[in-house]
Amino acid sequence: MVVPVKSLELDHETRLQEDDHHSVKLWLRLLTCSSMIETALRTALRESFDTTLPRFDLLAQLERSPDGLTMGQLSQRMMVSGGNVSGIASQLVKEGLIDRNPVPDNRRTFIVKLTPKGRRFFRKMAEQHEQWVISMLGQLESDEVEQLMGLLQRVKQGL
Amino acid sequence: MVVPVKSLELDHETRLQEDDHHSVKLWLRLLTCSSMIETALRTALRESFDTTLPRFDLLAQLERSPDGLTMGQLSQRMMVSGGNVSGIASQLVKEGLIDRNPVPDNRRTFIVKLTPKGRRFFRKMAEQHEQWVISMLGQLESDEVEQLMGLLQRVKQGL
DNA sequence: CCTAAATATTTTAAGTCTAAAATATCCACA
DNA sequence: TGTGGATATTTTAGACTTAAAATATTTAGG
Repeated sequence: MVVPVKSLELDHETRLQEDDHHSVKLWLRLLTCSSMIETALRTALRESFDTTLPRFDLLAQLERSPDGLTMGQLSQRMMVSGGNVSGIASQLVKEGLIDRNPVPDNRRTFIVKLTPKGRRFFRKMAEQHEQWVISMLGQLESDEVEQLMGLLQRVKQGL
Repeated sequence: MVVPVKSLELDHETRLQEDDHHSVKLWLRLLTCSSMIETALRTALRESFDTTLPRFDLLAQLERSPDGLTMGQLSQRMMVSGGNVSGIASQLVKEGLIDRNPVPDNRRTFIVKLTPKGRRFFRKMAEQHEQWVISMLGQLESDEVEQLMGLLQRVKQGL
């Protein structure tokens, strides 16, 4: 059985040759998919809401945690460095979308929460965001989604 | 084989809501997997070869194109902006790993190629790189890899 | 109590990335 | 032959990112 020709396809996988290991192929295809989706979402967020993906991501994490999160928890959940979260959070505080308050029983930590303004802003974006994701992934049948979720879970477990 | 939706659904909107949720979940799982792999590879490249992922990626694209690539082709294949490639290429030229030469019949374009030094350096890294990827994805059975490749291809086609 | 190690966060330096503007060149066509 | 639009690349400004250093606080052991 023959793989169809993909003569115009230009992405990470373009450089592959016969002898490359299947694992590398899989990694490059995974990377291509997530890069493409990420690029599309970044563009859409900028054009529709004049904001960025990391800002959206930070707000999204907070939306799911009404009691707020510490900087460290945010860093873990966003899977980026603490220093990075620090900078993004500072901007969002300045814009009035979140607040960052000290915790009485541990003066090293700060709890970050959405402000009402931040929550309103996020919810408006989230609705659109979901539509964008559906427009990119909604073509998959639900059993395909299920399979993919399972296989990616297997990948995740092995990491 | 695939039933095209919801003959048993009681409520259309409820079902849609669930489907929507699934697309976002799938996207987040995809992102988690590729972020984790990317982070691990970045760390390994830095520790073992004192280099970065974008530098490695640029060299990798050139390795498979012995005749070289234009800046524009590199930009497409690396899936990053032209300005970005410009900067990374400048560094690699300075380090003697690639060269960037004008083309006689079109003075706007440059052809970028690996130098012998660049090729040696890349090959040393590539061997390790493959092992790292295998250590992360090699736990999957070959039929799982095949399925995953197919499903990700479906994702890619829909983008 | 003291102090060293651990923890939580911010700051810093350097690299990466994008979008948009600036350059330079090519091409179509009148 | 000009000339305007398209193409290829670089530059620029600003945001993101990381690793590592710095700061501040807590915790554990002697």
